[in-house]
Amino acid sequence: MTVPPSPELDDVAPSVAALDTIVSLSKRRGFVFPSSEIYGGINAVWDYGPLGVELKNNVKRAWWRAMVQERDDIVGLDAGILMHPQVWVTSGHVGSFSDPLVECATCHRRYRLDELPGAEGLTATDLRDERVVDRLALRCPNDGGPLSPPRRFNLMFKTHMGPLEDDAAVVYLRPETAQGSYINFKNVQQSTRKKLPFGIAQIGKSFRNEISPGNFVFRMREFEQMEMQYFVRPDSAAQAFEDWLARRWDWYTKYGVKPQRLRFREHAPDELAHYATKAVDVEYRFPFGWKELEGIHNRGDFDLSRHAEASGENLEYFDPATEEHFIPWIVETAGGPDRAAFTFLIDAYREEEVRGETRVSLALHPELAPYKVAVLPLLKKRPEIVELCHRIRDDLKRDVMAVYDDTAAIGKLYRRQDEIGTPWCITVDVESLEDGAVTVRDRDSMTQQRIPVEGVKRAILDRLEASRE
RNA sequence: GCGGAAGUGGCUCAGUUGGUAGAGCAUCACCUUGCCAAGGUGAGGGUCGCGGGUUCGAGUCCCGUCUUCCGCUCCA
Repeated sequence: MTVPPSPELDDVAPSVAALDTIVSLSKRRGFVFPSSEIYGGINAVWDYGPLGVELKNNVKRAWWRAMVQERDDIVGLDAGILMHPQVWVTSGHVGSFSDPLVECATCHRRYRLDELPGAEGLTATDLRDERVVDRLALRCPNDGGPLSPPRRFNLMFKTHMGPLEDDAAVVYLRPETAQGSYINFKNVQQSTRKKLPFGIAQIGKSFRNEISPGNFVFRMREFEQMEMQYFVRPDSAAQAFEDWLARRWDWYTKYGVKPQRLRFREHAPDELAHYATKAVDVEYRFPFGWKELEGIHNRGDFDLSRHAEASGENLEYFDPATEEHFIPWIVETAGGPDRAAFTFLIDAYREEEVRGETRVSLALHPELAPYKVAVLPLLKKRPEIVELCHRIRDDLKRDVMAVYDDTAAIGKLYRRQDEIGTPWCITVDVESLEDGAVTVRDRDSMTQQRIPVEGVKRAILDRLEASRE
């Protein structure tokens, strides 16, 4: 496996103080707000503000570009959040996403009831029985303490389809987008006439009733996923797995994640999810520890076989080259724009000391920055200057997010843009009215260049293009 | 879900032994300056997470509740 050396822990960790600053900056400048704040807030839901939605959209666009736009072998899909409830029975989510858990009253450790010594082979009815713990005289394996009655932690949100709220009408909010790709495998393959290997990419909301959400937007109950299912011949799954590991690593570093804050971590056999035969996490060194950014999974033929069996539909692929029929294997990359945006934000974070004060700026990759360019007047008293600014901004707005600001002195105007990661500022001054040129200031190199007004948009677009290389 | 800490204007906080809220930054207006923030004057904005209780009177005490943060469990 192409595993770059994983560095020792804490010399590379962003600081917790930086995280606090990012959270308050997010609120202050409009990246992320706590949801339903005027009603006291709601746990584990965050709203993206005007800048945050731009950032997240840019993250999703960058992913889509790398996955779909620039590749011939991957196509997009946008399946429904609601699906036939049988999908989740077949996928195994109804079973393993609703574990009967018991908790020790003294040490507060939690266990799956059916995995406790003395509780093997319990029926579904037993597992729901309030008194099963007493009946079998079960105790905590750790310290022998008394155990609570079993409670079910169903990680899937339920709702009802149609006007009647009876059991027959129960549907789930999807806990992952992947199943939407599997149940559409035939539709996509036939309509696009793709041959193996090919992939289906999807971006969309998923919902999980997490036991312990938190850490800002790291773990939310409503979140977005960017998942790609790559369908391959069984004998090439291992190689595809390696390839995708490397590609996903490169994607994160390309957009500003420091390599020394990334590592691969392979799941031990006993921690593999029910569907996976092999799983490697791309982990990021968050201020609160190494955490999963993205999971690469070899799902084998688990999903398509199960869906074929449960639905009665033939989901085999016919390989014209070898004239074989078989169920493709799936290599999945499962990441999320919320976590990715969060990570890019952390790694873009810069601090500098000026006159004893700490000021913060965001060195976001130009493609991710909410605004690509700000147009600023050096002198707002002259109406011709303001007019020219508006004209330049309006022209830029047809292609990129551009903003005009004149409510402070020039130094402060630059500062505001640095704080939200705007890569370029265009300044119009008195000379501009005479020589028809404006100053373009580059945030990263802190260089300035004089460019004729008619060429300024081209210059910005060229720089944006260059940043993608 | 359990244990611990916290919840005051947009942000960061102060608020003495309970007497009906302050600061800095930010924002807005005007003036000043005019290429890398915070010069001047002025203004707006909070009833102190929410609900209840004790009290003549509570941000300040009590109860409940919600939310956040830190430790045990799960994953994008």
